[in-house]
Amino acid sequence: MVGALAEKRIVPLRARRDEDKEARRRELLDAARALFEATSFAEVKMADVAARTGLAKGTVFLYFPTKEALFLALLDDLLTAWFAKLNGRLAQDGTWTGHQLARSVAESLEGEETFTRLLALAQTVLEQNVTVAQARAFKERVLVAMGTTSALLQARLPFLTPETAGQLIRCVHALVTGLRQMADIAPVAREVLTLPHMAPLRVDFRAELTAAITTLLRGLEAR
Amino acid sequence: MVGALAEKRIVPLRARRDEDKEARRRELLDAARALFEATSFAEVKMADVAARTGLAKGTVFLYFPTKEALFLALLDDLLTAWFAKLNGRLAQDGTWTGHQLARSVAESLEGEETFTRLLALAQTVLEQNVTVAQARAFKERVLVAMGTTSALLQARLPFLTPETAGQLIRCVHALVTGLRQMADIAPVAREVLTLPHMAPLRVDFRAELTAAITTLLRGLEAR
DNA sequence: TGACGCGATGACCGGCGGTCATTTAACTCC
DNA sequence: GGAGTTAAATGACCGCCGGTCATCGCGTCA
Repeated sequence: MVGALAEKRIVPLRARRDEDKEARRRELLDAARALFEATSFAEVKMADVAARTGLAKGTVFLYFPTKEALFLALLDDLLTAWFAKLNGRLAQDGTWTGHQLARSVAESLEGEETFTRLLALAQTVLEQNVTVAQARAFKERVLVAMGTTSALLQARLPFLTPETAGQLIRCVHALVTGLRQMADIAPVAREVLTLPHMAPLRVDFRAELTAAITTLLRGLEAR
Repeated sequence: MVGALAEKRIVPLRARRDEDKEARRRELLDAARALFEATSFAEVKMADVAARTGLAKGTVFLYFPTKEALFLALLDDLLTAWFAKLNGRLAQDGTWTGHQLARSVAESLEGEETFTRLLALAQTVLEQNVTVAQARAFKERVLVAMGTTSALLQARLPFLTPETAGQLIRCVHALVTGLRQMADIAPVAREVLTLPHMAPLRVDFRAELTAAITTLLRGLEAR
């Protein structure tokens, strides 16, 4: 049994070097991600994460003290990656229209469903059973990324002030969280929403987000 | 033991009449609400809900098939009450400015923290472990209330069309959900956010919501 | 007052997050 | 290359909690 798995194994069975530990950590995060993408936070079992990497359940807890810590770490990675993508888009020269910006933000979230789903869980679930240190490290990273984004936004849209840029970012965060929850629904709810007369409750994440940000920016500009 | 509790008991020990059953159901919802207000969904144990009403744990499950069903029923009540309040406010004559409306919505949510906290859990948690029938009943009620609100909004703000009114409502829903999660944080996160430099991440629910809706409406009007 | 229906009970179950004594892979030193 | 050392991995085990159900006994009515 060890033999069969050992062949597929990239990381040595015992990760002793820091480099191998880091690789093992990544394996676990990848497994958690894949399982989460197929189901939901509640449905992902720590034992499944372990099984997917060919490790024992106890081993997962050597790398992450709690289930929430594992997923918060995953969110941390995804958030960093997404901010990098967004800030890359915003780093171009010139000024934009509000609608251009809204589309750019919405497009940058394309294919980031995992990220937005986890983001929606951040405050309600993930920050519940986690050390202060980890929660702080996460928020610290958010803060830095937000600062960069705020500066870039002000460069792209001249009518933004530091205050309105901050308001805009928080607002977009709230919209992403809220709209993701409305759009990404449980199987039970999906069945209900399929009914024709339920149309007003159905939400197209991307379209709705673009429209909302566009409207918000028009409102800020018209002030 | 039965004696001591029996004195306080309003509903007879055995609820045989429909009226008594309904009263017992209310007792359970009230208990769940009180416990949720003091802690969080995860921290409320079904055994606690039972204990608070002086009943056995098994009894709770005679009234609600799952924990999620109990809380979705609670949300159902709170949502109905809040829509009634909002629609009452909107039922006045005359046209309003966008900011007046925004303030009115935000004010109607004053003291409704329990409602908004539960609303934020609706799609992620509450609709997970619930029968299709209950999920449908809930959404059906949302639909009706939303229809009324949409009509009233269009009467108050002439620049709204049926489409933009619908968009606005969904957007406000997303904002309420998202902002509530950002503002109503876990103890761990609260400790982190107390740090001075974390100020940009702190959210004042009411202020932020009012500002966002005002801006949105200005954007819709300027179109 | 006896009997019966049904609401209440709480011991019990299964599953999951999390722990820890033990095992053993991997590295070191001679 | 073999003996010794370190610490990563293991998996049986624990406690807790949502949920079940055989049993009990209250309230009702003949």
